[in-house]
Amino acid sequence: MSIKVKVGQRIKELRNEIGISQEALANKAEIDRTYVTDVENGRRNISIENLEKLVNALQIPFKDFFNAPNFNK
Amino acid sequence: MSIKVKVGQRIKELRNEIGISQEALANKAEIDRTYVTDVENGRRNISIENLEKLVNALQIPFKDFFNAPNFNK
DNA sequence: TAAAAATGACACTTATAGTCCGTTGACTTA
DNA sequence: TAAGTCAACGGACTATAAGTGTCATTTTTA
Repeated sequence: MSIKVKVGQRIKELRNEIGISQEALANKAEIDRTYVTDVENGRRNISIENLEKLVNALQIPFKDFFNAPNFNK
Repeated sequence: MSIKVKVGQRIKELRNEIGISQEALANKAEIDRTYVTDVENGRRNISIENLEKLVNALQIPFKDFFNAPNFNK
């Protein structure tokens, strides 16, 4: 599985835990709504700055974001 | 400090631990030497795919890459 | 102390990241 | 039957990352 897909799945997972919509997350992170859709579906090679925005909006440290089964196998 | 600078410092730190040159790391990661220089000096907003290449070349899991003082304060 | 190796700085082209506007279909609630 | 929310997707566009070349500077080693 590509890193893009792994990142997307992790974002979706965390977003669902919080219980907010893609649009709400996009607004919190100050990035485009359609871009969040693409990222979650593994279609975007996101930059570190935008990943930081999403990670912050999801209120999780980077190291915890990447501490998930997907990233360790 | 920006995420770009933090990432750059972390890469440099890990590269020095391994004891290889920027050029050797660049070759392992299959990216350009001057690009590695720019990343280490915080001048590039690196994508997740290129970061993955470097993290793999540094032989460290993502979660450990981000488990450093810089990223947690 | 000269040569070699390593790093830095930066401009440039091209590839693509990221935005904006809109549509569709599934699902929910009134 | 709407009317609303939400996710997925497309097309056109703008902003910027990727990738590379070149020269300068610093650091290392003989």
